[in-house]
Amino acid sequence: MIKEKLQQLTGAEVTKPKPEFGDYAVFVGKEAQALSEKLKAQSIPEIEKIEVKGQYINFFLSSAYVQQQLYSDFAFDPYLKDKTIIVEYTDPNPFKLFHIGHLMSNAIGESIARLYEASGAKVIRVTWQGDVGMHIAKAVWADGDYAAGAKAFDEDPKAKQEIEAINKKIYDRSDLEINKRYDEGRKASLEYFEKEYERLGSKFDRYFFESEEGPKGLALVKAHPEVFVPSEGAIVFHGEHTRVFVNSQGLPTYEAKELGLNQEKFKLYHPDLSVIVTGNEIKEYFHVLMEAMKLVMPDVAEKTRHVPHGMLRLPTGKMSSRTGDVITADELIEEVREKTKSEEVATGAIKYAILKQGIGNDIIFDREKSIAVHGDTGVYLQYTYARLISILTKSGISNFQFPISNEFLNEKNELNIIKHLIEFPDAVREATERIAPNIMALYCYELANLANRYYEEVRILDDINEDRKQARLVLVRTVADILKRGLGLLGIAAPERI
RNA sequence: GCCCCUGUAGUUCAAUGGAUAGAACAGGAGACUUCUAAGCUCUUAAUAGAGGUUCGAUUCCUCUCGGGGGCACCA
Repeated sequence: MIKEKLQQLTGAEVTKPKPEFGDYAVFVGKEAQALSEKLKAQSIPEIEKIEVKGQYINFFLSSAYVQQQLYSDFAFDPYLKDKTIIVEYTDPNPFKLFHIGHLMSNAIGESIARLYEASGAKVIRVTWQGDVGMHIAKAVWADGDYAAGAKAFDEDPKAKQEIEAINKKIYDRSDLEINKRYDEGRKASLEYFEKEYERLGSKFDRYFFESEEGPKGLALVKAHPEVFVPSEGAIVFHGEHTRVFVNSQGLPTYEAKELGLNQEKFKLYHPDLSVIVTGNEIKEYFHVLMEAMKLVMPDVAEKTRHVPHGMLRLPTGKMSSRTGDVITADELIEEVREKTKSEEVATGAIKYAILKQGIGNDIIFDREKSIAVHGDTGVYLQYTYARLISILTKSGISNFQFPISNEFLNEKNELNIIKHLIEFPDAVREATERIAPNIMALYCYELANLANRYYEEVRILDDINEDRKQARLVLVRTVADILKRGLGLLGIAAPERI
C-alpha cells in the first residue's frame, strides 16, 4: 500500500534498504536532493522522516502508521482473479520408483500452485504419468525391475528386440500374458504413487496418462505433414535440432504424447496459463517441443510455460533410475522422521530444504546436511510457530480482538516485526510473479528469526502491565498466523507442538 | 565435437544494473534461577581469472579455466 504510494510519488522503483538506512528507499540519481524537498513539502502521513543519502532517498515509516497496520488483514493481492492456471508437476512413471527427484518436483509444483491460488487464480493440479513407452517395456521385460531391463536393453541385442516387441504389445494389447503383467504392475504403481501424494500433501484434480494422450498426439503429428516429416522410417521434426515424434514402429515418442497432452489440457480447462514443472535435463528438448507446438497449436503454445527446476544430485554425481542408483522419497522421509520423531516435521524439513533455494539450481544432496534440524531449516520455522502458540496457550486468553493504545508496541523490535508483517502480501506477489517459492521461504525465515529474537528479549507473560501484555499477545497471535500462512504457501504444515 | 546451464566465505545457499555482497552450517567466544535451548548474543571468512559496456557490474557482453546437463527413434 505505502510502497505503491511511494512509487507513484517518486516515479522510481521502491526497494527495501538495510534497516539503518530506512524502511523504504528509491534510487533517483542526482535529483535526490530536489525531489526530497518536494516530498517533504507534501508531508506524507505514513512517513515521519525523509533522508537523502548520496543518490538515494530513504523513507522512515511513522510508528503510528506501523502500529495501526497490525490490525490490517494482510490480505493477498488477488491480481490473478478469474484466471485459470494448470500446474503440472511430480510426473512419476509407473513401474519406476518415486525418488527424491519426484519429491523435488512435487514440492516446487505444489508451492507454485498454492502461490497462484493465493493470488486469486483457479488452479488445476495435474500430474502426467508415463504408463506406456520403452521405459515400461523394459520394466515389464525384467518383471518390474526397470534398472535390469534398461541394462539389458543397452547391452544385449536379443533383449532389446524382445523389449521392443513387448512395447508394441503393450500398445496394441495383443498378448494376454503381457496384458496381465502390465495391468497388475500399473495398478500397483498407481496405488503406490497415491500414497506418496497423500504423504506429501498434494491432491491432483486430474491424472493424465501417456496411454490416453499418446494416440491424440499421434493423430496430431499425422495431421500436420507440413511440420513433421518422415526420416529413416520415423517421423521427425526439424527444429533447433531434430527430434523423433513417432518411432519407426509407428508408436508415438514422448514428444508426440506431449503434444496430445497439451492439446487435451486446453480442451478440458481452457486455461489462461499452463505451467509445466520438470527437471531441467529436458529443458532443451522442451525448446524443440515448443517450436513444434507453435506451428501446430499456436494458441496452446502461447499460454504454455515450461518451468525447469534443478536436479537433486548426489555428491557422487547424477542420480539415475537407469542404473538403480536412486534414493526413494520414502527412504529419505523415513530417515528424517526417525530423527525428528514426526512426519510433519520430516516432510516440512525436506520441503523447506528444497524450496529455500532458487528453483533453477541443482541441490547437492548431502545425507547429513539435507536432514539438518538447526539453522535455516523447516524445523526452525515450525519450532518458532509452536513456541508462539505455546505462549498464547499459556496466556489463557483466547480472544485477542481488542483495541490497544498506541503507547504499547513502540519498542524497536516490535515495530520491526510489524514492518515485516506489512511486507507479507508483497512477498507473496513477488514469489508468484517470479515463480520463486524461495522468496516465500526467505520471508518466513526472516519472520521466524525476528520472532525468536523477540521472545528471547521480552518475557511476555511475566509483564505486570496487563494492557501491554495483551498488546504483545496480539502481536504474537498475528506473527503466528502469518507464519502459518507463509508455511502453507510452501506446502509445509505448522503443528502447534513439536 | 556442438548446444544449454553454472562458478559468491572451508561448505550449502541469498543478492531481478545501485548504498558497507546477506544467511545458515562448520570454526572461535559468550549469556541463562529458561513463556519449548530444535533457541539467543558476539566473532573469523567470499564474487574463479582476464578484458569490455556503464555514472555505477556478483548481475550484461567476450575470452580462458573449472563443474553439471543435453545432443533422433528413453522419459
